[in-house]
Amino acid sequence: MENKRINGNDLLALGYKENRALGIALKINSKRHGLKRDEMLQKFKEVLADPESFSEDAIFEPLAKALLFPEEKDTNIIPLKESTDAYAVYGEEHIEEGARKQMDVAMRLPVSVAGALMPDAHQGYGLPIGGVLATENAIIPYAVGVDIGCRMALSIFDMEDVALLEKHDWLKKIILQNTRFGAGNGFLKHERLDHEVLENPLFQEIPFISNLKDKAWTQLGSSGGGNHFVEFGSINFEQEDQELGIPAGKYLALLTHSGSRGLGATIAGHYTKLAKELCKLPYQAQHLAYLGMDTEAGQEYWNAMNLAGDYASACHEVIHEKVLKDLGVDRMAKIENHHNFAWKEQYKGKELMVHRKGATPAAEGVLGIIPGSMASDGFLVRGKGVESSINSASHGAGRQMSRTQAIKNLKKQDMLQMLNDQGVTLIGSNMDEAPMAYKDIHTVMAAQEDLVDIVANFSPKIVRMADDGSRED
DNA sequence: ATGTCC
Repeated sequence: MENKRINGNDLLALGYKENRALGIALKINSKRHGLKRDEMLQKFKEVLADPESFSEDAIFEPLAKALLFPEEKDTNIIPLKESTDAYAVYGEEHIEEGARKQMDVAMRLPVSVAGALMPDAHQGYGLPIGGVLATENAIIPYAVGVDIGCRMALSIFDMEDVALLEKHDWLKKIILQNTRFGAGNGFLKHERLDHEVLENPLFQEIPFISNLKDKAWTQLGSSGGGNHFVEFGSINFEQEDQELGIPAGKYLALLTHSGSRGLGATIAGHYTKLAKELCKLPYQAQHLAYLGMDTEAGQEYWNAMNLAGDYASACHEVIHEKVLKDLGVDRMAKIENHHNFAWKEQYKGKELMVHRKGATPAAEGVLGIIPGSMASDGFLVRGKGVESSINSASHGAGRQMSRTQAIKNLKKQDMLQMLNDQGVTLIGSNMDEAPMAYKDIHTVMAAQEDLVDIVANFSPKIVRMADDGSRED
């Protein structure tokens, strides 16, 4: 506890207010400056009590100035709208207040036209996870998110699901051999595969992206960490789906969830920083800095975001092709959909930029995959195209416990029991991804029955996630 | 989410 990072609450406890000075204090704190936690807290206390004596301090001068001249307005700051139109909230009774407040702020951006909150919404950075925001002629890097183009991909094989029992060990081995997990991890040089996404001209045109090409190659087909997974499971079609050409039955399927790895994360960081320099917003909205679509920076982000999306797609493709080859059976269908992205879409007759941060596109007839947890069903769905949701649905069950809460409160024995009850083999993972840390997927699906039709149920049976042991520092 | 902020 001694080394716990100083956060906003610590500063509020010292008497700081939710304003510009708080933001500056946190920024100073993040650089540490060789001060221990207690020393830093003491300094913050002293600056607050007597900002004047710090007005020429090498470290605390900006904080002292913000405290001395709180009302001094940067004339470049773009004001928020006083009021906005209402926005639709699905499953409101299960959504924390923090997510609502973030969405309220996002709606007040001068470029915002419409918004919606999905039933798995929870507090994020900038726009909440599960937030949908439609803007005019502007794109917001942090409304896309850090893991640009993160997605779900589902392959349905021409093999009965009984294989999950009868060929369990073989399937487990196929996952182990063809997937790589963990932050920073990828494939060894001799294991790397080529892919046309690496030929994208942005790898030549933009220097910082060019520097990422080798890592992108190494990480192609890897899954990363957090809530990402690769799993075999049983998909159950209660009735034939004519569009997919799949008869009623239970089949072996592969479901993957991952994103654009280091490439996307670095692109997100680069353009968020640029947006914050070019677009100064009031304190509570600063993470929602936007880039005009008619500006060079906006166009560059749009292109880089699309590259990250294509790369994320290529990562899934590599995994699915390897598994398909090892299985040696036919694939009946492959479905893929992404979240953490921005799309140019028509809304009420106008072209808008629709940001879906942890939300699934659900225009009429569009297929999507909404996973539950490692021990509960996920769903193959077909969108209904509801305008008030901005053609969207949730991207999963959503957390009901933060990672820290889950690690602190949940018992491993309970998780193992749950996995055992459901007949799930788990490779890797950690308590922060325990099924109990997530909302009940059935409640979430009920809250969005107006938004999507369920096509089939997917039950995970052999699940691989990142092993948390790889990052102990 | 990501191998730890220019």
